[in-house]
Amino acid sequence: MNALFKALNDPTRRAILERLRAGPLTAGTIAEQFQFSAPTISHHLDLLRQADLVSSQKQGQFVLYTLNMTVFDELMGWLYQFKS
Amino acid sequence: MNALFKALNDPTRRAILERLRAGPLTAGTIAEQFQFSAPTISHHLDLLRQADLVSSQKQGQFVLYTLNMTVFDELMGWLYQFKS
DNA sequence: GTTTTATTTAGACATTTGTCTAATCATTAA
DNA sequence: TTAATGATTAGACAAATGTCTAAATAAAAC
Repeated sequence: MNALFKALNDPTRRAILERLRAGPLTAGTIAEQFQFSAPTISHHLDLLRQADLVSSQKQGQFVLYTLNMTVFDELMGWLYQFKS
Repeated sequence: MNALFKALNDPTRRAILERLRAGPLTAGTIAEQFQFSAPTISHHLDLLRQADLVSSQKQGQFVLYTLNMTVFDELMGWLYQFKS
């Protein structure tokens, strides 16, 4: 839960998640879409992975990042307790 | 949106929100339930107010904090885009 | 009217965070 | 096998964050 809120507490990381809605992307493709350096984006992706918001698979020299929807359910559940 | 995620990115602040589910509480009553100083809790309450997660009304020398549910809807909406 | 009680404000300080450049690792291409 | 490409790791650094104590503000009680 801590890692989840931490990961979401950054506009760049939230933007990355939104980009991944359309489907998996490589680290490089993601980095292209922002004005930050590749290492910076790599670090953001790492935090998203720690929160289990994304998963990564190595494909040759590329690394493909995929959105993991199940964590959103967890968050929805936490939010839901406030709706009653 | 930024203020919202920022406010949620702290276990103490999330715990405060959960305490407020049962109903409004004064700053002092909230502070009693944590091992932090009153000024620290006051600061957390300030961040929650900035995120519009709580509202505050002065009642004599007390300040009553109330959970504001509407912001949770906003968050739910943001999350929902990932569910399709 | 002075003192106590509830809360916030101010300022200090250590830790965490987001960013960068330089260096490393791993895979593909010449 | 050497060079190029994609990505991460390491380390540095400024800015933001969470905490504290001391001081200020405001209302209540004596």
